Amino acid sequence: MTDSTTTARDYRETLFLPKTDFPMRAGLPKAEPKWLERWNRIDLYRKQREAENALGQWTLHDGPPYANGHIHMGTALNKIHKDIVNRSHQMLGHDANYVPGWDCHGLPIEWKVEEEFRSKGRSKDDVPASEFRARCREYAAGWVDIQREEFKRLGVIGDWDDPYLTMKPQSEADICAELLKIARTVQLYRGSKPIMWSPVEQTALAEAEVEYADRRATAIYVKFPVKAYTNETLQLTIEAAEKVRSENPDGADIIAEGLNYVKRKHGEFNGAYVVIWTTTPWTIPANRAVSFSSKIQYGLYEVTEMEESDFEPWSKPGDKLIVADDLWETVSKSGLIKSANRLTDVDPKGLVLDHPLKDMADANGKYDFPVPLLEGDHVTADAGTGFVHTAPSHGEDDYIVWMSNQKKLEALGIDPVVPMTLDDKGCYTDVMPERFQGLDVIRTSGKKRGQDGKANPEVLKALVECGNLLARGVLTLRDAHSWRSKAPVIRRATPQWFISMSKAGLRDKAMAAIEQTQFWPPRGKNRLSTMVADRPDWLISRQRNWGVPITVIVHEDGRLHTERDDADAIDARILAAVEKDGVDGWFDTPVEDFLGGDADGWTKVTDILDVWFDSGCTHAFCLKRRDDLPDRADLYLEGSDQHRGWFQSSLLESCAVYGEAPYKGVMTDGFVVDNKGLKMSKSLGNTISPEDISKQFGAEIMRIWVSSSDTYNDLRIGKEIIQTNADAYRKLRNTLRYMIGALDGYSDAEAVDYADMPALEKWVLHRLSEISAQHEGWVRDHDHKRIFSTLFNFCTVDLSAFYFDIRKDALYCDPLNSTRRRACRTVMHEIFLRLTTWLAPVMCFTMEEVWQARFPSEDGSVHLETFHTCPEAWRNAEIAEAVEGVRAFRMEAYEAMEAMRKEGSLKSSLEASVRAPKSRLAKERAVLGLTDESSYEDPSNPSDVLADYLIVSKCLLNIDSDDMLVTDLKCAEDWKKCERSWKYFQGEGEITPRDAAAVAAFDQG
RNA sequence: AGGCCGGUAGCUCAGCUGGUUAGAGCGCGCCCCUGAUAAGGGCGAGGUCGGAAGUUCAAGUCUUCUUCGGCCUACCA
Repeated sequence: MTDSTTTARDYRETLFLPKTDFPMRAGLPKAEPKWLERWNRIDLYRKQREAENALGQWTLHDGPPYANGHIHMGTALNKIHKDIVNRSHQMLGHDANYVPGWDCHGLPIEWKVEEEFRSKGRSKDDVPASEFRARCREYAAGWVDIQREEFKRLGVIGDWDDPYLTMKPQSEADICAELLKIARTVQLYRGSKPIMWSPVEQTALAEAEVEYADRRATAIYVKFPVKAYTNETLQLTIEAAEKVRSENPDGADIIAEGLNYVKRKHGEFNGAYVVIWTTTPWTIPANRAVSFSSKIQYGLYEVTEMEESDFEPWSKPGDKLIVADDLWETVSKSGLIKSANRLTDVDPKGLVLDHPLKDMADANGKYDFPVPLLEGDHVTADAGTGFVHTAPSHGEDDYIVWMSNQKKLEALGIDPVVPMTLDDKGCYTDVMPERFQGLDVIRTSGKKRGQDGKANPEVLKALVECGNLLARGVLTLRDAHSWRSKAPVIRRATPQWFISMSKAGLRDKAMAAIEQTQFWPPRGKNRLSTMVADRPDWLISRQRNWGVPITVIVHEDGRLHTERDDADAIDARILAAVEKDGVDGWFDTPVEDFLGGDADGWTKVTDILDVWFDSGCTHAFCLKRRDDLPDRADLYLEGSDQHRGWFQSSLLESCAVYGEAPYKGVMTDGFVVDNKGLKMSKSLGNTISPEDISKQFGAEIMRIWVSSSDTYNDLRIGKEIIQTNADAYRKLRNTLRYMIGALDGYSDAEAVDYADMPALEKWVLHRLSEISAQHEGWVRDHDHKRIFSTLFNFCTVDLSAFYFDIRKDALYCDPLNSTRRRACRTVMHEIFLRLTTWLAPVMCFTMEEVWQARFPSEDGSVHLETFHTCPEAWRNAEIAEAVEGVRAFRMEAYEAMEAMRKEGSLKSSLEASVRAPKSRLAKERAVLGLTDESSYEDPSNPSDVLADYLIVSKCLLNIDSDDMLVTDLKCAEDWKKCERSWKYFQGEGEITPRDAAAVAAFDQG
């Protein structure tokens, strides 16, 4: 007992201040790994699987990153985003089992490994294929391990001990099995097509495997002589056409028109040339046609005068050239033609030309075929001559034009077969005249790798010999290059395997499946369906080593083993071999073993599958294979580039085999760009690595960045943005820390019933229930940005600046067991339960730290909680409205108080006495049960007065005017500052009656 | 070149079917507190909605054009 009359007591010790060891500063970079260790120790992933999970499975199926290189911001974003989505559904009550995976086959790894061997002095041809593949496997496994650790560091939870890999033998076997299922349908076929081919790597490339870069090219103008019909050939042509006409009534008109045209015009065009322009001279020997457009106006020009020049020009006065009128000027300039007369309009329809190399030395009649003019949509008058030299074996458009004009070709007696003019190395084959055979188009080795080979000069030379080169020049153009070797890519006809989009209605099935799928954002549906609607048949074969083989056995006569009666048994043997030894099981097993006899004329296909086919099968070898996953996923979530990639390959593969999409929903992320919105690149020096952020700020900051960003569009990141998120983190951390301190020693025993709570507490519970109601909807709609900003605003605006600020007085100064104080703690506990669980999917580390601070345990985790729902009774719109009314009133008062602070009179808000019109807050006070007294009716069990809401010492509604008046109680007579609560009061003693009651209770213990 | 998408205060985001002085938080400035203290509170200044034209009584919100940025695709004969 102290003598209170003589010495002033230090009341600080009688206060109930927040008490906690919870550090204000997080030290995330060091703390996070410790939480990861804990989760690993308690096997959190397993515990989540074994939890009640009343709502059943909800599955996000992981899209496999490529097992090569460190993760970057894009992969970090994607994995964190998936993790937030997964954790949210887990806490909703689902079993959200996340099985991560990797894409392990493919060219980039193969290339790295080739380089590796090369650096050891072993060329690719010296290394046995199985050794090579074994090294690829090792290489991929190495990166899987590295990336696994990098992903785990981000806080991503999943089955890291048993992820799926496209290169596991079981996966490889399942991929083969999928292919064999397709091979049993008409959907798999062999075709020949000009495809992107890299002579340097000697492989076909998918669109995704090329990049566009500048290339210096030799551009030439070539003259194609209009065929001078002899009476004899004309007669033969007419007879052939008449025959076709009688057999094909449909095309009769066209043929008749063409014939008439030829008859009428060939005299006029005698000695004339159709001029084409090309930047790939080496394709001239493969020329089979010239394309034109009926939308372009062509004219016949007769050269009258040539420019002076140092060398003998390739044209001379009297030459007659046919060119698009819009392009004549450029053409004539390039050809050093000074002037010319335009003789007449030309409709190229029906013209037939001679090959420009027909008369070269050693042609040996190989170019004696007629070169027809074919109409093509791809022809424009933007560049060149308005005519497009067409080599069906070396261009997509060329091929299409060629194939769609089969009847016309037949009519002209032309062999429609697409010639295979180049071999794997990009050298002319023996279908070419002898002088060209073996010449390379692109140098495939040495210092000049990627530059022009011997083909171009020889073609030029031959054209000059024939007098059919009009002009030549050099220009720079953007053209396809291999993404690995950076060498130019050519288009070359080769035999390939395709999956047909139409033969079994794959396109229709896929389009229907897209209709059944939900997309976030909705525009994804449009994007995917446009792509599927337009795409050509799926080219799935690659002439490489590191991949899943096309496990098909073909007969010389063209049959596939799947057509044999014993196909089931053969398939079983193939799959067993691959299951046992991986892809080597296919390559190393003799064909007889698979066929079980009758192997004559049968050979194994040695092509491998496009890696997109591999990853398109993840649903088969992961979802359908694993017992703990459903057959179809609820969600696929990848970068928006995967509309062209995994979303599509998965869709097509699944539709081809199962007739439905492997997913119910598809969500896309935007791309990570720098703070100015530009894409990150090494050359711009604006890259940021996830590792750097983890080390400097913590993965948690990256997670907050993800959840506060608009992931449907591009996400910016930069120093300032990271700092903003770090600030947000600190704010949240402190809010939680305050609650931990305020709840020190709290137990359910002190909880106050809802009915007995002050209105302010009921308001908080109302707010919780309001947020809670929206929260579940936002989780199901993956609207994490909204969740985060709502919770953040709730913390700063509602809690920190309002509720906590008001309740500090009650918390610190009210008698320990008074209702108001206990009600506040009860409510804080409810806030804590919800806030921590709502934030846990994003701030997985800190919410665990916060949770353990309040509920320490050896093996517990906030991540085993579900979201806490709110009783319906907490909804109280009336109180909500009343509190908002008081809040608005409070802001007015603060405005007035601020003016006094500026004058220098008022300091702390507790020094203020506020007086306002008596008409104000009538309804609010009634609803909230507030008096405008400045003292409590029952000091030992205080209930709110209006002044408490304003954190002032007095608030009286007694003025007749509209003014709001603030006076400074420091200067008021009779008023003194309570030594304990720092409130100003009138009356006896050095502390207010409420504080006296609290101290008395405190002293009693 | 084509397709799709985006450009709202310094930053991150809200702004539904067009309709009062365009909102929030952060940051910033000034101030208060010193019993959440490498914390907490208050007040305030910042956008005319990338630009232009148009439709309308009325546009950030519709149309067209344009510019910048992103993803994808094609072409480059």
